[in-house]
Amino acid sequence: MTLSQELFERGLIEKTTSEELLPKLDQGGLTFYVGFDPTADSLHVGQLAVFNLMALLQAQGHSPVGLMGGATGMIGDPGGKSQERNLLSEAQLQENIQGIAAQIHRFLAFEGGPKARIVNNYDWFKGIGFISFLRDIGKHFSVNQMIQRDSVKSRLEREGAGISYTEFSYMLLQAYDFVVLFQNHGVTLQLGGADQWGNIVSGIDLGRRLGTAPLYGLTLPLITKGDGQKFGKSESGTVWLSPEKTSPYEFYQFFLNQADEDVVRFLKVLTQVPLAEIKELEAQVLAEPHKRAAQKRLAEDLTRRVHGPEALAKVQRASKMLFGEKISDLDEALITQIFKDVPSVQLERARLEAGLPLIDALFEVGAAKSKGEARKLIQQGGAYVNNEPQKELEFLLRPEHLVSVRHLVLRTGKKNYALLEFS
RNA sequence: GGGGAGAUUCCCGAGUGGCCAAAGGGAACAGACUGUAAAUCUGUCGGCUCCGCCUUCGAAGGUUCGAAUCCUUCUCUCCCCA
Repeated sequence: MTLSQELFERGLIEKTTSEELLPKLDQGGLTFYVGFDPTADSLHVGQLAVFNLMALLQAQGHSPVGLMGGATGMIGDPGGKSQERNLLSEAQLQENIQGIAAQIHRFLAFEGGPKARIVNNYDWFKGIGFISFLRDIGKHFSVNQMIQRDSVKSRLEREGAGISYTEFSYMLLQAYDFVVLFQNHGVTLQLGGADQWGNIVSGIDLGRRLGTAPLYGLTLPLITKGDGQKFGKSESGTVWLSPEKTSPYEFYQFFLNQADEDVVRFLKVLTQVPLAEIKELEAQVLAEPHKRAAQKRLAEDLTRRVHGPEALAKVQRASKMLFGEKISDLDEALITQIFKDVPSVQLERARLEAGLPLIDALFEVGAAKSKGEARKLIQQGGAYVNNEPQKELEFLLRPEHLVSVRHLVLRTGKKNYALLEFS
């Protein structure tokens, strides 16, 4: 199977700007780029598909360029936003760029062969004067066409929102990026999400007017979930790649809990698990869904890739412990690892010795929003001490309930853990 | 500028003097079932020192034994006409 066939098979190609691109993809040797907007100091799982595509292309002998939008990040892409964006400070942008660049390093090879590079468009925009930009670049854009763009149109039609001249200019900047990257690095292909089509085409047009070699674009489909909800959000919000923002444990659980109807598609788009193996997993989902072999494969693969094999081993151990039986006899090191990401609270040891009401403990650790709620949880059988249900309203926690020298594990519901630490 | 409608507990939305912490639905949270899923069913869903008390119905005052409900002023939203 050729690379382009595989990419279609995996659902990584929504459309390309030209058929000519496909044989070039199969051949290798292109230099391509993807732009990243530094709106946060981390990327999120929604962007994993692009990474995967970049890695697949690199494996085929293409050279990836990750473009950090140091300049464009100061402006903001009008697409997809209903409102004018808040401008970020320069220091914040710097920090975000560094965070994102570090994450890209986990997915691509920066040494040997067709090595990956990271560039920042601030480097070329900072030296350009307004006049020369208008004369050399702005000249090639028709406002008539620009206002036809959906991203602009929707903002113009929306009452009260409007669009600033600044954001309106965004597409010129992105188009210019493509041309500069061609001139400086020989980039001839731009990848992006389905929403980037317009911006990519702008770059290609500009290239043609300025006499570059033919440029190409390829967009990825939007990742959707079977139930129509947006992919990439969990109850606790966006699932990030950075372990500081989303713990490896949550990250792993997020993928483990994907619906049967989505999991096969996600395996294809987000991982490099061979298609033959995915086919087998698909059969298993149908035959024995309760084993969730496909979800496990997905969660393992991505956790290993994003957080590393050690982190994977830890979260797997943690998952076993958290969804297992009664918790007892843990050593300090293990308990802090497993419960690192769980809310915890430090309490006086004397309170435990005196007998600490379970109601107070649930409230203080934040497992219940009020004591009344804690009371109801216990009455309904939704409160657990060391994974054992505790229905006695007046229950007092005592030193004998400790599972380690100074910890005690509370749980509400199926999987909301909280750790009490006594000093 | 003129006329009309409205602002209720996370959201939608009933309630027009006591039976109102306020119907119903949604969301959320627990329990059962299960596959750490979906669907379904059950329960909870302002706070507390919880058979009682306290704080809520846009804001501030007032009438009343008693107000989300009546009166006054204010703030905001929506609709129609010019």
